[in-house]
Amino acid sequence: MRIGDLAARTGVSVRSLRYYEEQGLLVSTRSPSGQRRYTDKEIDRVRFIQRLYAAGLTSRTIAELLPCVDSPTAQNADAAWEQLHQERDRITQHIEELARARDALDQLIAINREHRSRLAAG
Amino acid sequence: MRIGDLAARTGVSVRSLRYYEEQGLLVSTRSPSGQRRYTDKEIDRVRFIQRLYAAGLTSRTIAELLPCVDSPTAQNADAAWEQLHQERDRITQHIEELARARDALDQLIAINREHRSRLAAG
DNA sequence: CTAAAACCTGACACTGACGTCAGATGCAAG
DNA sequence: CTTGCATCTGACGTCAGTGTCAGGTTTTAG
Repeated sequence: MRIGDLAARTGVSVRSLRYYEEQGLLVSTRSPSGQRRYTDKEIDRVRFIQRLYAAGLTSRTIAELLPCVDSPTAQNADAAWEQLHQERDRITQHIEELARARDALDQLIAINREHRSRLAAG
Repeated sequence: MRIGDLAARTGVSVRSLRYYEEQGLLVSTRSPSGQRRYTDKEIDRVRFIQRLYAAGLTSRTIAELLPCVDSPTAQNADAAWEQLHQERDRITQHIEELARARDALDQLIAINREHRSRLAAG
């Protein structure tokens, strides 16, 4: 599977895939001429990376977490434990923050509705 | 109230306050020498702006929404209506995305726990 | 065989909300 | 008066992920 195929099947740009590799998030074997080759496994890998990006994790953080997933040792498992819980807490906090912001927006919507009905009547 | 005071009372940097003004989100009267003066009203204003930023709204979007809040007319109320609902939907979608990402992280945490207990026992 | 399309590396551009610095001015205290 | 802090404008730096271009090689289709 070439990089364009992987891009097509994941919806991620070719540029991003090369960037992921540069950041140590994604590995590829190379053809004799140097072109990247991927297996189907990498599809899930990319989607997984996208998930973590969506969670607001930075590529650096993801890179720190992945060794624990790929080849767990006592050392990296312990190191990852802290970070995993830290990120989980951050996401939870972010969700709550967004919920509050949505409430604020709902108030604006209510005000707006009032304005609109009043202005439509007036 | 000078800009440093407003910064202290809102927890927002002086730089940011000037930036908000530059973007049309915040207004100030000026002393004869040109220094910005604020009233207590601006404290709430800044906090409100921060809320919308936390919701992921861009300064441009906030600037489009504010006229409807400040001096509602039929025109800007109608224009804001669409945008308000659009942003609300976006936030909801974002929250769901974060929740999914957190689930992914929870799976990682579960895997990590297994590794740790296995490695501790082995 | 040849043209087109895909790939390579390397580098610069962009976005957005700021940080930060420079050089000048304002203002309160000793 | 002067010392020193706050403020002003203007400009450039930052981060992170990605777009995009240049210039060259490889693969594929006709």
